[in-house]
Amino acid sequence: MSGDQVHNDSQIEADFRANDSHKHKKDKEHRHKEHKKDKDREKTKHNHSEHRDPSEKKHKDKHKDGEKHREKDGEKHIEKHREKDGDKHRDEKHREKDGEKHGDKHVEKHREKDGEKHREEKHREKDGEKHKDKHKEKDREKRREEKMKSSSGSLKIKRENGFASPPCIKDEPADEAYTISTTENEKPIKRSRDDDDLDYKPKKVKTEDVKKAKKRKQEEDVKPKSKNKSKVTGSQGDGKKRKIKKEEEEKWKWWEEERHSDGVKWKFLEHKGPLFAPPYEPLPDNVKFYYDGKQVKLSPNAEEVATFFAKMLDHEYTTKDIFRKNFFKDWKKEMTADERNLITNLSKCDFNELSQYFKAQSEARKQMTKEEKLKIKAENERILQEYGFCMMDNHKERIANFRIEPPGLFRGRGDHPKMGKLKRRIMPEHIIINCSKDSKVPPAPSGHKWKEVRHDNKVTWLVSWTENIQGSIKYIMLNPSSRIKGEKDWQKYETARRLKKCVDKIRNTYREDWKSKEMKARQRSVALYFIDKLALRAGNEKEEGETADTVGCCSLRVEHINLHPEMDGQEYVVEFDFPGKDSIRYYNKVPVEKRVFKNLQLFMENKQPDDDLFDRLNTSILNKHLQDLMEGLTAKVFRTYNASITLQQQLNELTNGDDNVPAKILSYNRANRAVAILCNHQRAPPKTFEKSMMNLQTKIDAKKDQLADARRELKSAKADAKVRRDEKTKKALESKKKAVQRIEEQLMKLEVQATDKEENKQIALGTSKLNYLDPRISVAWCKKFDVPIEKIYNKTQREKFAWAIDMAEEDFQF
DNA sequence: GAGATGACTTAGGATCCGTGCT
DNA sequence: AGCACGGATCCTAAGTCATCTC
Repeated sequence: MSGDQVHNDSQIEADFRANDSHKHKKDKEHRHKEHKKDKDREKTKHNHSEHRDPSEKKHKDKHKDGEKHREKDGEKHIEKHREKDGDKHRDEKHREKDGEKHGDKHVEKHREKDGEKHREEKHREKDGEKHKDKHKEKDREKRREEKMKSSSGSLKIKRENGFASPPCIKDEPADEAYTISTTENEKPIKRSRDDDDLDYKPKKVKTEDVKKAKKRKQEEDVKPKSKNKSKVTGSQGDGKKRKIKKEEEEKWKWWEEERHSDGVKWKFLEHKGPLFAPPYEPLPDNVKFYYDGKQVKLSPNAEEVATFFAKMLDHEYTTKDIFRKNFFKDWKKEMTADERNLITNLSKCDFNELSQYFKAQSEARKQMTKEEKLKIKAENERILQEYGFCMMDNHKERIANFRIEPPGLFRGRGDHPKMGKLKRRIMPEHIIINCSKDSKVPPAPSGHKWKEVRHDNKVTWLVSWTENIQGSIKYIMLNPSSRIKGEKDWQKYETARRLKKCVDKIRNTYREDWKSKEMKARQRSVALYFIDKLALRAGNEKEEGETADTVGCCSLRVEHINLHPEMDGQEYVVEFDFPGKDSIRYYNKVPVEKRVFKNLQLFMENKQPDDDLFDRLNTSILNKHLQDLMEGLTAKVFRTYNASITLQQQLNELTNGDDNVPAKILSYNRANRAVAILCNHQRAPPKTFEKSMMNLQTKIDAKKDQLADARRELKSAKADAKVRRDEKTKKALESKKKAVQRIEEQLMKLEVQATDKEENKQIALGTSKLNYLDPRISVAWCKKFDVPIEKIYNKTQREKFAWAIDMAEEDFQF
């Protein structure tokens, strides 16, 4: 850092301190403080490591252990580790083969650098999982992934993948590159729309972004769909017709049609309204509730709420104070005066008989005969046919959630202050119906009426109601395979692709802003750097006490990061540790550029742990800024962009065209995994994980034995063949050869499977696949490498991504 | 502008259900 | 036939972001 830089910095600091005009921020901080004073910090910290709290304690504890390990013994083990790992088998080889030459080496490097991995190792040792040795290689892989959840290891990977276009970020800025920087009105950055012709328009035109669409508006006024309209018209009653229509419907290529313009979401909408939860069925008389040892017959309302609690008795929720407190409070509201007088202590309530009863019921359900099950299935199908579809603009579309959420106890995630509260039963009188004027309005259940019927074609929902826990609105909307969702999805990826075009510019700009005189710009640029580099979420402000304490980028607090000028042989390391969405812990150690580091020090100066790190920034400011840089750009576009570009790059690096299909799929899963790690998509390890892993290993061992035998036989057959050269021996030799080959293949398959599984232990691939990865990348990859699309996308996914499957050619590049 | 509201996407856990094994 | 397993599906909470309201 040059002298003037330093100077610059200190000047700013001075400015900063002097300038105190940000009261609102201050207020915010203040609130925070107030609120949190009571919370002891220790606890808070603690919580982080327990992010997964709702579920198994064990898991949690393990996790913690792991964490400790990691932190404590960091690097040293690595070495050991590595030696130990030395032998890893085929999988490794595998990787070496295709990896080494392409990009895998850096991953490797990464790994080497990373101390933490062995944590996993230890962990496992501790747990006595011997089968592991066989799987060292896996361990290695695994640890690489696992750490993410638990820790630092991830960062490496993250960094790697995360920085989709690393080059520009890494080197020091060259200030002159971008003069734009500081001021609000910087035009330079603004990429003009001319560059967005990049939109991928496979078949038709379609792709415009919203704004463009707006321009175009009129035409659809005329009539949007056209093509298939004929078939779907009015009231095709008979089965045949319907069938035909259905098929056509399935094939409907909405992506080849014009879009509605300017906020209009549909022209015609007709549906059957929601399906309400079944009414409460009182308990049989022989199932009793006891209070303080004495049987009490509850009033129907009180009883219903009691059953909600009873059904959750085995869940950890019911042991939590907040949950119990909230539940009890709401339960009392449902009691009669007498009940309220009698029942004053939840701990004296005995729900066991109720709980047993429900268990028995579910058991009975499992024991049902085939016929009974079929009957139920048929009934469900009937309901689906009746309520599960709507008619939108001449097409029959599937509804995602046509069932109204049944009453129950609210299960918030993390330390949610409202967990245990009673979710009320939704009645028709709570429901707003949305449909078109010229449609048949669904009738309310007899004796009831809707709260409202409206005809708003600027929204996509069919039904809405206000939920009573947070007071938020819930909706019934269409399935992801519907036109209305698909278009939006497609558009999302197109926006991300537009970002690709100008991301370098934007990166240069924010790097420039790290030096700004304006505190606001500095904070904004550092935050944006995190969002880009680490794929953090924007981080809206949340109302305190209403939800679990979670944060995203803009709402990070001082307590969520630690600065290490030097750590593990790297300079300027930022250690993140905070609860993110769904209270999933984000833990990562990231080396950053010096300027970022210095800025962070500055932002943290004179602040308390619970003060906002970016006190002059919020998502609204950030997004406004982004909007100026690129039309349609918001913080979350960076997540989409970085996820997709990472997939694309990883696929390019990892795929070996000579591999067989399972190996290619492993490569795909690895690429997918890199994204999941980047986005911090975690899952609780399946309860049966260790066991099923063990089973797999047993199979592998058996296969190895088999292979050894086969090889022995082959050897002797060879010897035989040398001595006697007759046809028969020759043939025998051939068949032995083949057998060995076959077994080798089988073994390979098994091992690939094991590796994949191990690596996936606590990483959820589904979320990124469904929400962040441009499906055209996957489709193109499948086409290019002759992998059946079914291996990558299941039926539902294929429906959702039908547009991409139809339009992407093998040369598609994100 | 700040805060509230509304619409819509993203998310992990629970549950269902088909499949392959014993 | 019974069962375990794991992927698919369901469920709904928890985010993001634009817009409305004062």
